[in-house]
Amino acid sequence: MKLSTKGRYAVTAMMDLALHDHTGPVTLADISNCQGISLSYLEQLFAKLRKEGLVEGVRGPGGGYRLGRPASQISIAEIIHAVDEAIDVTRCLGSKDCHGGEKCLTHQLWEDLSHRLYEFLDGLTLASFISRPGVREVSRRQDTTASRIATMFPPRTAFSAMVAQGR
Amino acid sequence: MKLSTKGRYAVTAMMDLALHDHTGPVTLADISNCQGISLSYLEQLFAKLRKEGLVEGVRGPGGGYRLGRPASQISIAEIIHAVDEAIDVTRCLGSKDCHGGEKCLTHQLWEDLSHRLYEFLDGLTLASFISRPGVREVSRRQDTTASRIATMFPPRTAFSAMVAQGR
DNA sequence: TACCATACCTACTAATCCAGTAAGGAATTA
DNA sequence: TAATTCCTTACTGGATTAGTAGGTATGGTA
Repeated sequence: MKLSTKGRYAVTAMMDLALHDHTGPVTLADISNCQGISLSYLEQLFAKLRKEGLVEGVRGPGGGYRLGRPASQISIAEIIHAVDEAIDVTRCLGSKDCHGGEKCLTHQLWEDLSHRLYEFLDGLTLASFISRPGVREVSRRQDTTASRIATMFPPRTAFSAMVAQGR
Repeated sequence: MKLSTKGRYAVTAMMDLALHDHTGPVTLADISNCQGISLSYLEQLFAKLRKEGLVEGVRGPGGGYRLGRPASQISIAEIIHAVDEAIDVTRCLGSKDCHGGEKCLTHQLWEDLSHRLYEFLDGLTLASFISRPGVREVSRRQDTTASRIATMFPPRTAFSAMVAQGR
């Protein structure tokens, strides 16, 4: 279990998808604009997320990405694991005899910790974050604003592009 | 809260110190040999740990490092925080208006997660790992072996040096 | 006292990873 | 057909990791 900026990008992007799950696919350009992450970098991250089935892409105009499963069935651990490949486990097993067991001991303690951490993050789902009080309200407000403008400029993207340009 | 190999090194090294807390200081050379981490790299890590008061150094022959506080008062979060400086928080506050609040929202959700993670790791102390069943036994066995040889070759270091050389 | 083991400090370096750039192809809708 | 979007690959500057090297300071021991 590793945790870096990369993992944060992936998690926040997934939260974005979860927030707009009922409004249809979200484009990477949107996320790129909204969260200030480069588009191509996002594409690389989403390639990994897609490989794990966490998201699914919809091509063509009006397309984008949506969650591969309900938000309640996607854990934070899965997301981080998909993009931040695991820390290399100590190469204790097999090589040498671990200097009389001591290395094995601390190694074992680390695995213990690592396991507890994973279980903790695996217990946290996307849904558990967006269902917090206050979140839905903000999200809904944004969606209604977007959909109001969307009736004039069909896809959600048009609105986001305007926002991105500061209009 | 960031988590990388660096943090793992620091945590396992601290576990090592905790395991031998009652046997006196542990030298970095010992840890280096036992866990396969370069000596100078360990020195850099321990400089940071010392700055935070997590360890204290004892100079001269027979010296080494020992815990700066009881193992029950040192949390995993503190150790990781000491060596793996925090991930840069999104520079959302102040700059621009966060594109209509959306960036602020996912940012806020991330902070929420980050906070929960920190609290989790802050609740885990070194003591909570070394007090697990089975750990003390192995540790004690190693210590008695060490001290038996130590009566012939005074400081603990002599034994470690032999082990390191594969004798 | 001289010597040695250890912490402690600073500067340098090779390798790796992060984050982004660039360029294009493939699928879908209008 | 044209526009939009996903999807893929290759390249790149910079940061970080992990290690090297070379010292100084301090304390125990012969």
